[in-house]
Amino acid sequence: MHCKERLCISLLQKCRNLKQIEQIQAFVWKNGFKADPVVAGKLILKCAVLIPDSLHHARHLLLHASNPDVFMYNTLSRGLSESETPEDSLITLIEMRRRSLTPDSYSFAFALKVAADLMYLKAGIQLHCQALVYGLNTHLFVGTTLTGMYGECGYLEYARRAFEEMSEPNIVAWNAMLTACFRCDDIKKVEFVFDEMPFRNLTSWNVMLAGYVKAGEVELARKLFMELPMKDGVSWNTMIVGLAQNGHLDEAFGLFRELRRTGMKVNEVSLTGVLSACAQAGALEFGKILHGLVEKAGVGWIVSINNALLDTYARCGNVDMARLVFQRMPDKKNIVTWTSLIAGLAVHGYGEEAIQYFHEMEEYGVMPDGVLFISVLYACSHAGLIKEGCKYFNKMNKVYGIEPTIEHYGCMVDLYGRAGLLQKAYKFINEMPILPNVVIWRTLLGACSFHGNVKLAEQMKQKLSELDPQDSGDYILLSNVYAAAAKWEDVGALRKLMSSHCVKKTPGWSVIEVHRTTFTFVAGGELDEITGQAHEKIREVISRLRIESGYVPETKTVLHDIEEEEKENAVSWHSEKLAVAYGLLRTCKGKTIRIVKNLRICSDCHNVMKLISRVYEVDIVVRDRSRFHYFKDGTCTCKGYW
DNA sequence: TTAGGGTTAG
Repeated sequence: MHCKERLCISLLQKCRNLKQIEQIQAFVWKNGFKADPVVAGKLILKCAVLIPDSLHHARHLLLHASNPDVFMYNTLSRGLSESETPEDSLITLIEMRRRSLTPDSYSFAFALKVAADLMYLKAGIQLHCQALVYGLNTHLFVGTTLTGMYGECGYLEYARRAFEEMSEPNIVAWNAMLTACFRCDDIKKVEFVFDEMPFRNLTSWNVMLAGYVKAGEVELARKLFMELPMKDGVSWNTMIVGLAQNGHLDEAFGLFRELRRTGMKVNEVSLTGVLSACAQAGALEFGKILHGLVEKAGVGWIVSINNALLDTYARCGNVDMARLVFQRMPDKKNIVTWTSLIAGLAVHGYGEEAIQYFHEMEEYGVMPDGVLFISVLYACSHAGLIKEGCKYFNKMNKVYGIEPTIEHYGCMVDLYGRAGLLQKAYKFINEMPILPNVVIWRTLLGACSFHGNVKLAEQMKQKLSELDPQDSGDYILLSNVYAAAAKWEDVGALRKLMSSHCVKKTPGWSVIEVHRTTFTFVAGGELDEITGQAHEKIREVISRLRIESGYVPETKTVLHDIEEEEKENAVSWHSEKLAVAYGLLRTCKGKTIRIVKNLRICSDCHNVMKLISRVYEVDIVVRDRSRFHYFKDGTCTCKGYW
């Protein structure tokens, strides 16, 4: 090779931006060796893969190259596959044919990766057929990518066939097959392939672990994790994320701490996993610590991390910080970012702001999806924006072509129901093109309960009894309707029915975070030391409220704690009362008490929270199953609307 | 001179 060419290559290896590339290119052309495929290929490689925002230049170069080879096309294809328009990568194969070039295994592998990422099954099948023509489907590299592509698209049988076309699959191919089973949510097949494998490495074990986690088999995952011959960061992350996803929050926190103790590097995956646990638990203080760790680990620029932080702040009741994360994050906001923000604002009752952001998102150029519209409709229903709700419900289908699912219909029923348009909601259900499920009926029952419509509530309960006779919440809602209408005989009859049907009450729990540690209280749970302290305190609080604010406990919702009543236990309290009492005991004056509850807060507890906020001069934030309640100086932001 | 398999957010 000519020494000038060698100089070019060495210079290219060092250059970092488009301008430097252009300078070298000018040098190359001036010296008359632009036709040399090696030098030109290097140029394209640099432009297309290593220098950001210079793909157009790479395309231009290739278009004008007098003697392009397969390598050059492959390089461009790879660059495109990692760009913002990965589908362009598929065109390079057509372009190669036009230039009478024969694609090689790399050409297919890059294109197949794109088909897998975008889940373009049709394109994937076409590529498979073409690979067959060239006899490349048996190639390990191509066969493995084919297996992965079919798995990604959810076609396990095709994946198996592509896998079997390889005569001697290696460990990477076997792992691709295993992953295909995992992607297709078939844990039995994951186990089967795992047993069938002639050799395994840590990746195989990690896929198996992820399989158990995804199938909700926490016990099996835990056992496998303990028995792993060796563990790497992925094993740890899989387990942390798995625990968080399956609701084992305290254990997820514990494992994260253990990971840090091992000295292994915490990365964006472990952090998003543990942040998700934080969001579920409503543990704001721990969330703040994690935010610090995010900065320390240098992963604050990653989109998924920002999304997780945004979601955590919103779900822990700190909307201001959620907004701040959104404003500060790099300009790569995706659909998850916008959904988290809109949903976060919606649960706090900021419906109008949520909708403003929806419009901003449309301008920003992100395509909405079904999940996003659930947040938008939720924002409308929780802020009483009926007209807007209807508008967006129509828009999602007419403008964006998204078919409404049962969740969207549920939001609409909620929208009408909350606003007291009960007949309209009922009519809407009857006109739905899909079969209503228990959630739909329950939503309307809740609205009937809130607006005191006995007749419709009875009808709803009837429907629910046919579909889900064991749900205690439905009995309680109907009972509340009867109680509000002073139909005490019906209340009594319902109570008998409940015990004769052996209806189990969903145990209510509340979590409070005190000095960065979470404490869980369960109504009628074990009487340990902490619960004992909470009991003692709540008795004192209630008597103070009776004296200072004339508090009288509500008897309307008498069925709420039927189990405790049956136990004839005089000291029975809802978990949120215990949590707030414990908060009063342990929280410094002036600090907000934050509670997360798994069920909806009852109206007596709601009243008690209001009174405590005034008498004890403390702000209380309660996240219940439905929304956030901010208690301050005797009032709540939900304005009695929940 | 390009490479294929594992964990993450609504």
